[in-house]
Amino acid sequence: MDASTSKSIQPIRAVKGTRDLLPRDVTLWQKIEDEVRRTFGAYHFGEVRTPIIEPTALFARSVGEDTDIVSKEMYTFLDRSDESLTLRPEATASVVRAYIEHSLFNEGGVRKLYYIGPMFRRDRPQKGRYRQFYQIGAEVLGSSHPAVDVEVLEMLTLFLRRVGLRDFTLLINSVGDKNCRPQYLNALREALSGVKAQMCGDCQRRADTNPLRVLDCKVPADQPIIEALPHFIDYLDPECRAHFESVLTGLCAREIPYEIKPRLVRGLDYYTRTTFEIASGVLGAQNSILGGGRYDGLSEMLGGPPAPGIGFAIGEDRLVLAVEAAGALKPGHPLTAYVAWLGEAAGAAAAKLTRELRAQGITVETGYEDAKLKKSLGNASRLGAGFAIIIGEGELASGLYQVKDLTTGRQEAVEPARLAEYLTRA
RNA sequence: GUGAGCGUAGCUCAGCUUGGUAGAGCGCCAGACUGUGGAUCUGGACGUCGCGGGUUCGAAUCCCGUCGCUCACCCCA
Repeated sequence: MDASTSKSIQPIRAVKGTRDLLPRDVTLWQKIEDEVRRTFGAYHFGEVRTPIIEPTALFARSVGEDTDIVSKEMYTFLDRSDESLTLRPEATASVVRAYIEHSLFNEGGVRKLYYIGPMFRRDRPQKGRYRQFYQIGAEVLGSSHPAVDVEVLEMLTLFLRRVGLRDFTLLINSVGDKNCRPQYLNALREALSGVKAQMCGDCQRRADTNPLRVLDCKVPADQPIIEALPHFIDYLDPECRAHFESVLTGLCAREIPYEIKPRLVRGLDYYTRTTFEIASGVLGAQNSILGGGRYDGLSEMLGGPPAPGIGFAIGEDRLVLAVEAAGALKPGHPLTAYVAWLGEAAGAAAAKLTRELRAQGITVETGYEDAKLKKSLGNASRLGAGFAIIIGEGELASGLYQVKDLTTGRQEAVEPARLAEYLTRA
């Protein structure tokens, strides 16, 4: 307790919906991100880092003016030069903007890009939902071939298994394209006009504003009505249908389990054809850990050349919750060794040893002041050290340091020159 | 934006119904044990009881307001 803490000044707290990730949390985040780099890298995706602030128009044009994200959840402000800027609520628009801005389409072939970073939406916070949240996403631009969809989903399922998730279901659907979607929407509106009066208040509103969202309603009483509404896959034009079937065939060939969910819809306007989602049961109401899909017209919407694309975004905060619940990815000893010393002469030797071990990349801690051995070993134990190295008068005289394995309790004398090897073998 | 629950020690919480000197466990510090941790025992430090106002001789407890957190709706990652 800091006795100097002022009682009269109110401490400043983190902004609502934002949070501090402390070292004990971050170790897990880093392991997940290491796995992203390993797995996505193996599929030849390159990392991009785009700005967190973007022109507001970028999201209005891509995500859609009438979506909840754009109409009521963005952090938008006027810059000092009266330019409207927005803290990015998602990153696909930024990646496509960068793809166009740097003419990456001129380099031939498809471009595979991924990103990890914070996004901002002014929702009401709850479990798995924050105003500053993190997404891990990947995009493939430059091909509309269904094999791309399949490869993306293959990479995704491999990644999830590698971070320890086992029980998850890939939900997949097709939402058609600009040719067949209007016909489906007409059919849906027509069907809704006859039944919406019997539905919940939210559905009556959605039936007019965004009929696709009616399909996502969770009110039990509405389910029989929703079951009877037309399915998008029955309205796909021949090209979209062939694409969808090809994707499903590819998934089967790779033994990737999936479930067709005709009612799967996405909240962003740019999606076309393949859409998908993976949910986890441990997350509470916000159970979707990732979502994504194809967005073949997006580049043109942003003033670029035709560049069909597909991508996904994983909610990293939610993934961390799911990985924790799965109990995988246990970190090892964050601290390899603690150097315990007795007396000033040993202190000098300890400082030298500590410096040398650290220079070799071994994580080592030591005490700043002379302390009883009991206290030093207690510190070592509390800090989770794998080993304690004991240096006192006897060790200085013999030239051999006592090394105690704190897991087994076994102890032996080791030459200082051999210590680095001794600590890192295993 | 709407609703509900909860704010008491560093952490997890009890105490509130029926107002009467702020508690427990864990953690932390020290000692028992003057060079051997995790166990045990003993002792110790740390609290504007979220904040403001009201009722009362007296409020953690009752009332009003307010802020914060959490969960849910909504929406989405």
